[in-house]
Amino acid sequence: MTDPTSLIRSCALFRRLSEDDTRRLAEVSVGREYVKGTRIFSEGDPSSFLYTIIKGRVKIVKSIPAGKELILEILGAGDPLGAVAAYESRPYPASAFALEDTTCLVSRQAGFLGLLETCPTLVRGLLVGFSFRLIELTTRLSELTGSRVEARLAQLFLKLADRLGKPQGGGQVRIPLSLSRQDLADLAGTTIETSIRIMSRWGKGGLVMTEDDGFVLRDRAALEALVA
Amino acid sequence: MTDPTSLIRSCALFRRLSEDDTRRLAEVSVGREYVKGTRIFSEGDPSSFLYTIIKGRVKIVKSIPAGKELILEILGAGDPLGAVAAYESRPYPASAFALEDTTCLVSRQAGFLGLLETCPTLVRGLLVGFSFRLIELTTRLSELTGSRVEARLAQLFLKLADRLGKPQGGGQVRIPLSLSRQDLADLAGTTIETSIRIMSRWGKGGLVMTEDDGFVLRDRAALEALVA
DNA sequence: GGCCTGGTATGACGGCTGTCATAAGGCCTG
DNA sequence: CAGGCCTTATGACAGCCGTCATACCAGGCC
Repeated sequence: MTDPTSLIRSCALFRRLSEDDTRRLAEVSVGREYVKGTRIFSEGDPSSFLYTIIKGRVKIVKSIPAGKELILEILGAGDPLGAVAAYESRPYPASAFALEDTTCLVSRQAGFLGLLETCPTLVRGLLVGFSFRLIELTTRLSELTGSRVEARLAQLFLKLADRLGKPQGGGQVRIPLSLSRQDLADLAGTTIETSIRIMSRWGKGGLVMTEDDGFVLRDRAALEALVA
Repeated sequence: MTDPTSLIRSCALFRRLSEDDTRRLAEVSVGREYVKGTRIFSEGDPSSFLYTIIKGRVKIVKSIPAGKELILEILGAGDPLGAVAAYESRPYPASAFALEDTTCLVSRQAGFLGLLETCPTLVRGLLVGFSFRLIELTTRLSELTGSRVEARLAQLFLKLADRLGKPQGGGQVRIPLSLSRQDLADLAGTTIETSIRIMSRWGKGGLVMTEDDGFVLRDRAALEALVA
């Protein structure tokens, strides 16, 4: 199942490629699998490849002063990764790690660039992806500044619930994504101690329960009240 | 001097357009001037126009909970503005205000979109601009989280010095950009009181002096030490 | 001059949160 | 089972910084 052609056909970004372009993309691409926790690329590496997530989830991490890390985004199937490689030959601005076992389509930068010249559909897809990413980062910037940590964490869980939550009955929502306390801290821009403290308090208060393979929101209204 | 055609020719993004495309762009564009302090567009407005800064400086502002504001970026001549309008019909994710008297080329979204179809040069310029903006936002995210306010402000001044500072002799650098204490607070993601306090301390310590039309960095090394 | 407005400056205070330290539990290895 | 390592948990404490209050100064207006 790491055959490039079938991976390409399964991906929304490339679905509208012509028969011919699909073949050419397959020629400059390989499928690759990453086990949970593996690094896909590192901040500062030359951007030689463009990745497209086929299956799994990936966190985009940027290191900040004092040895700390900040998770910029969590991406899933269909999202392009390291798209800066598509047009600019700059180093990756952040690192990427597999949060789960993940499959990516890995395309050589040079080949992909050539494909863009002849394929407006692909260019349009990239532009739309970029706009979307810009808007995402913009809102994330505003979420991460100013307010209290507890508000940021609450906002984070509400966003996760919207994006990949599954209703459970009784107003509960399951978030099938396993994140460590450290991951939560890196997402909210705080320390692991603070994230542990808040999650511990929420667990006792019945707001959010931590399970082996994700979280359960038991009191969405309480979280929404905390965001304010 | 608000004649579209001459404005277009003076802009790097459009310089390589063909004679024909220049004419077509001029047809869907007008030049427009904004006096210092004016709003150019507002967060949430439908993105009907794409702006290109010809002269002056613009701050991109996003409002965050509790009535506060965060300055995402400060853009200058040549930078595209509201580029989300180019491809997506989403509302602007942030507002734009003229920091100085500013001239923009204002292009209708529909017309610009049509131009993109036939003009790969323009598309390439947009993609490069998007990548650059993404990287910018990415580093800004990491700068704004975690560290102390004083470190963020120091980092901000160093970046401004790199981008538009003019050496003055004696190791001093002039930053010819007038920003209020409130602007500084919005840039650093803090309150006006804190930014006033720090600037006041820096002024007495001889690190950064505030002048009518900008700032003077008198001790760059001290600022660099603060960033850590 | 008197008054108002907007930007700048400074002090007091309280609380969130980062830092340091300690501990308990799970898992793997020897 | 002992020991090491990682994650989660909890307490103590200091300090940065947000909030509130007050004051000063310049400019515009009547």
